[in-house]
Amino acid sequence: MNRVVLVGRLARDVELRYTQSGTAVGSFSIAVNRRKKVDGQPEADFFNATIWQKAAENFANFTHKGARVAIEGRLQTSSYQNKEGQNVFKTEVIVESFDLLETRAESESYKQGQNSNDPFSQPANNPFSGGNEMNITDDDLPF
Amino acid sequence: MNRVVLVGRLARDVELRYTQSGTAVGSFSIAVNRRKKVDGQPEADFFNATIWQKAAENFANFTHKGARVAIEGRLQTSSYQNKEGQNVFKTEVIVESFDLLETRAESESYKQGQNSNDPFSQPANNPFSGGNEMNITDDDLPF
Amino acid sequence: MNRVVLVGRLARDVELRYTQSGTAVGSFSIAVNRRKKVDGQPEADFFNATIWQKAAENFANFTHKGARVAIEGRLQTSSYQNKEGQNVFKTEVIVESFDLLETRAESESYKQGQNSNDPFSQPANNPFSGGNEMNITDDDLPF
Amino acid sequence: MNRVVLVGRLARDVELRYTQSGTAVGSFSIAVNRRKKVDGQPEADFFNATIWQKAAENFANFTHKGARVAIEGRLQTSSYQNKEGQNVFKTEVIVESFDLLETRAESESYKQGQNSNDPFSQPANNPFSGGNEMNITDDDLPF
DNA sequence: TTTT
DNA sequence: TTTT
Repeated sequence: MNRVVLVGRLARDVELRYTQSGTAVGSFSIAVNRRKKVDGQPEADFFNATIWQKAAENFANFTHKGARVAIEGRLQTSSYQNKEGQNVFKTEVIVESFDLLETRAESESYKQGQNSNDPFSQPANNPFSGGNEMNITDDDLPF
Repeated sequence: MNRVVLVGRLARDVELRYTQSGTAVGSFSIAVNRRKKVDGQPEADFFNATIWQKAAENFANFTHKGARVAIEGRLQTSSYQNKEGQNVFKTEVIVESFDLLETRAESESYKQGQNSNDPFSQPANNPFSGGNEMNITDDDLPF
Repeated sequence: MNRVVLVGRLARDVELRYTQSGTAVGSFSIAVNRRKKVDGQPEADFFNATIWQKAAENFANFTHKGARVAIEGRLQTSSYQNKEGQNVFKTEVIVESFDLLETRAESESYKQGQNSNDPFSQPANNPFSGGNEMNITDDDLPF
Repeated sequence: MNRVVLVGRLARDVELRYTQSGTAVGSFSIAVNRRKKVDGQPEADFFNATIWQKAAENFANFTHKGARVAIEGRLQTSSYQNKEGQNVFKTEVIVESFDLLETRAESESYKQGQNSNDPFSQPANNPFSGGNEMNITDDDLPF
């Protein structure tokens, strides 16, 4: 049993790449605010996450830096060699389903900010907004 | 181990009551959208939830029907006799922490709708907005 | 977002049935102990759960009343008419993955108790023991 | 919202230390088996976890390398400088409640192995066994 | 290396 | 209607 649920905001846009065999992989970082301290300024934890396949493309398309999302999946550790040849361990979330938590109004105002010289831009027709989940069938994931 | 996380919208305003000993109890219903069917209209599950103590008062104050929230807690079953004298079982979520997922803009526009004949109404100074969690210490809960 | 994780013991054996179209459906009840009260006797909550397809058959085969399991899935509500014609609401867990938490020793001693007049009975070769998860691809579930 | 649930086995004994102000801190590593590959050998992810206060002492006392446990809590990141002066990021689980999943038989046989030359050793009277949860009130945690 |  |  290995389950994680996070609700937060994207610390940057999703980075979408493709494996040699053509599988989509999205990488992103999510900022999750800690419980507010009475005295203190808001603090956040930042977590790395990976999303695969069609879901990766959907997530990348309907999301942006700063957008609020809920993600669900499992924790995974891996190690790699850094440039100094040392073993570095990393922990990340493998996303299995997500929820976009932006209202249409928010997304549109974001798009206008991004794209303000195009008065004809239309809001994306986002099938995942409104709290509907997008699910990943991960039996055919490459790991 | 008994853990539940739900993200959805309040199906109605929180009902706030007090026990004989003065403990606050909030009752509410949360609508959680199911994963969207390709062909179908959005469908939701509705769950009953209970929140206790100071958190109940905060939750009731900074929330309203339709507001998007994330809640976390544990499942609990109980049974009672209905008017026909039959045993009825119910399952509910005992909320241990929550996250308000409304932007300030949304809350304000909601308040204006509610209260449109008061041009001087001020937006509530909501310490739980922005994704900061409110936590309940449940060692002293009455159950 | 709709996620539940429970660790407990089966309150009874899994009831395995098949839909008209041949899909396996398992129904069971899981007892989850509440946090121990300093003064009190152990108390439990009992939850109904449903598991589908091949996973239902595996779960039914490698599990028994009293066996400790971890289950993970989502909450679902539905309503039906009882014999008196009243609407009854029920909440259950739709299981998406599980973990068997019995050691081999426990399962074997259970089987011996069940089957004590068969000196040749062999322990089942259980691919899900040892904390390995069985996952359900639920895109093709009938709901 | 930041929630993690893991079920696995302790990769080593809990390391119990005390802060300058006398607060107990337990550090441990938990091995969580991945979903079994049809063809493959069992593989696990290893996660670092921290537990605080009285719960840390209880956890350390009633647990041992190899013991099966369920833990629940939140993810936390931090960074520190390594000897080479580089920033290293780490992710760990801050445990908020746990469940011991060893049967009494297992714990006793473990103790006998550890302590086989003491014929008078008694099984620990473990208030957390049997799936009863130990909870941490974390409002007074030092972070 | 970070979000509102 | 319930498990150890």
